[in-house]
Amino acid sequence: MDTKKRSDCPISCSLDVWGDKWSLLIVRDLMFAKQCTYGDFLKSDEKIATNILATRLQMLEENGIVAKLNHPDSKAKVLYRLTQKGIDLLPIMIEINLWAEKYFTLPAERKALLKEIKKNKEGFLKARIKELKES
Amino acid sequence: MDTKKRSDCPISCSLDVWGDKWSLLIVRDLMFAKQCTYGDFLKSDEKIATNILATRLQMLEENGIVAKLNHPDSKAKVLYRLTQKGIDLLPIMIEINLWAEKYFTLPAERKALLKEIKKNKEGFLKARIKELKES
DNA sequence: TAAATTTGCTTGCATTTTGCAAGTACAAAT
DNA sequence: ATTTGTACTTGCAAAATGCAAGCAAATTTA
Repeated sequence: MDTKKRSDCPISCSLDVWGDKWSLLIVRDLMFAKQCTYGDFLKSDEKIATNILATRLQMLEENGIVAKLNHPDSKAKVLYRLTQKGIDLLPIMIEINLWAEKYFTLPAERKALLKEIKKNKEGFLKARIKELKES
Repeated sequence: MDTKKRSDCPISCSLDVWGDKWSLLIVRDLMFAKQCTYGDFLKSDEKIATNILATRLQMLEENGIVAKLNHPDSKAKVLYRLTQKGIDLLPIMIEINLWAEKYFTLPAERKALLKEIKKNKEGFLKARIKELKES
């Protein structure tokens, strides 16, 4: 897949992996839901096209950000989860949320969550990481 | 320009503005250099194409992230700088660097900077914001 | 147990974005 | 007066995106 590296800059290398319009939305879904099926991603508000979703999931898996797991209930279903590398994107995600809060009008529920985050950023982070790691 | 919003999610809204492969590299250049000419951006390692650069700068300006200033020495030159909204992307940029440090091999100089950042994140942030604000 | 449905994709094709090379307009230097 | 520098624009080929339809295996329903 997209394997060429534009430079050695950490920002550039990171963008080469997840710097498109969709990857971080997939990661976001997994940070909220902890685990998602293929269909769950398709249901998100942004309405990602199914071929794009398949490509992105493959890319994120190749890059060790998400992992595919067997669904306990059915062989027809697949579970996607964040790896440690994916979970480590949480601080970036939080900062994006905080930036967006300053410059966009957010849904009330998200505002509430951000209030909680700002109250105790480190605490929130640690708690969320723990939850995402639990099997 | 790209003015449609995919959803009300802060992550999605943010990506709609600067979530492409190039915008954050432009912002990065301005965070390091404080101000850049059009030519300065073209000189960066990643070798952005000139038409893409023009489009991105316009987009970033329309979205209030960068501002165009007159160059003190010449009418032929233009200076680009970060606005407050652009400067506020610094925490995101720092977190991306910290993530990348964990998962990529970085150039030695960048590693040194990151060491400094980790020693005192808040202090670094404040100092850098102050520098970027100075005229 | 056969048929219908769910699930996770793949395929084909039109539209959009990107990337490269060349060109242009205005300012400044020679 | 001519050449050079600076900031773009334009044209076109290649790649990525987006939409709709198709498909195979697993599961549910009749």
